[in-house]
Amino acid sequence: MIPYESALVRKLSTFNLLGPGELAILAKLESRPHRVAAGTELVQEHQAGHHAYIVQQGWACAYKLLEDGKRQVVDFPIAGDILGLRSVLLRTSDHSFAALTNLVVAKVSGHQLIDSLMRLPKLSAAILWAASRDEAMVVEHLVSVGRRGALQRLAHFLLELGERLQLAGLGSEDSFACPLSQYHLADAIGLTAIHVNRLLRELRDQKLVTFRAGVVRFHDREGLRRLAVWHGGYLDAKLLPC
Amino acid sequence: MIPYESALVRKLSTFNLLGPGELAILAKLESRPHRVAAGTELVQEHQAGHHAYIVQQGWACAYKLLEDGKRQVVDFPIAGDILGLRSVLLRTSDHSFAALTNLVVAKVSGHQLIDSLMRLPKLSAAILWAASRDEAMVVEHLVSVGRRGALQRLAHFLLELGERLQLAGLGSEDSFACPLSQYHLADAIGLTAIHVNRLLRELRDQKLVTFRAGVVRFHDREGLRRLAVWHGGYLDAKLLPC
DNA sequence: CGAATCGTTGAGGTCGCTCAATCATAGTGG
DNA sequence: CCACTATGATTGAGCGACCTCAACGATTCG
Repeated sequence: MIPYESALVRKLSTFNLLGPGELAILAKLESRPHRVAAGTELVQEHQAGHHAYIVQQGWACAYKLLEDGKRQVVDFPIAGDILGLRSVLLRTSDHSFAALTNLVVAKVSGHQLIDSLMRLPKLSAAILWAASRDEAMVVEHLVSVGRRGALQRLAHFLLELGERLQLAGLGSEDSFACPLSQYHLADAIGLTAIHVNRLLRELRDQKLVTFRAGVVRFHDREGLRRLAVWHGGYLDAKLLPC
Repeated sequence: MIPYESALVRKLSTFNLLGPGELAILAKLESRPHRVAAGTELVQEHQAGHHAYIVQQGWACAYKLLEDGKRQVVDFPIAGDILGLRSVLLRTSDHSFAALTNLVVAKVSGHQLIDSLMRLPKLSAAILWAASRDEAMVVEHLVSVGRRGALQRLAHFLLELGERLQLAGLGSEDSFACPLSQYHLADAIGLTAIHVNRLLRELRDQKLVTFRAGVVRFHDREGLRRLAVWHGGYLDAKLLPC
């Protein structure tokens, strides 16, 4: 069996905060991978959050359901992301998590996690950095949904996704594999799947991106950036040197 | 001079994580209050984030401006909130902060803050908890803007604000002082000020809330909760006991 | 082959926006 | 004290972006 190259470690290594102690703990936390079938719910809203999950492979979906059946997707966690960190810190989960594809995750108990953080302040800082990055993404989504037009919003979303995947080593300069349906996209950017369909067609007609058969392909990333008025930088921000 | 009763300490004291060491550091961080005049910009977007600010008195506004002049408000920080924590952790600020009213803040350098966190893991945990609570609020806003109708959205926003202020000791069961204009409300919930005006009238006509002369008054908080389909709990969530 | 899921397209409706006034209040300088 | 200005609240009329409802086609899977 090939030893797992931790995507989380890779992500957190962006800055040299991880010493041997931190690496050892992370390795221990990630040592027992679980397989989760696509479609499984990992955490339900309002459930007591006794566990977090480190994603090692596959795509997940963090979302909130409303009483009338509407859904808002908050994030699509991928390899290297931590699911349910907030559920552990606050006592109950404020939203649900499902496996979007087949998933490999490491299950971490809340106590174990908090324990590790208390013991290793540098790990704490690294995790706080990761959480801040996540929050920056949520803020960006809020701006999108609140103040950007539909087409711009979709363009922005696809760019962000591409950027994230590329940083995680899961996408190239001009394309990436994407298991999302148009319903997923719609629930992420606050639109109807039907409308998303028309917008994707528009982007295709403008020869900017295509999304077909599970592959997003950028044909004119620069033009797409112009359309989305893209200001990257919130994804690969470094930690303040200390 | 009356010694300042720290709102931040009050907030973080919800759980018994703060020992004498943590309290001493916090007192030191907050020992030099600055006055900031209403309207002043504290941090500009894309500015290098070398400082954070602990709000001791007054209201601030965290927002993001778009190229076409649109604005999305992310949060209205009040006493006990930390401004620009993310700007310090990531290296640059992903949005701007302005003083909405006259403000009293403690200015904390990034290094000083990170230093304190490294030295006191329990403080780290407490701050991480506070950051998680903030993120939960942003997520709730995202859900609102993405998937709730305008009236429900406004109702939800007013309820949340009331709850927050009450927890901070700045509001009563049935009213609170609120320096926000209808433009602020609009930019917070992703609507037009004009439309917000009509919605406020609607809420007034339904005898649920009034917002007049800087005071929000709940006339039927229960009814308002029903309208907003309010599920509180993300504001006063406790930390997982450890 | 039937069932389920997802994508695609059309027609019509509506929620919230845009544009354009009017009014109230407070502050400012002459 | 009175223009004069600036900010915020309020209301009306018309419009358009996005939604709803309703099909139908394509693909996958048991």
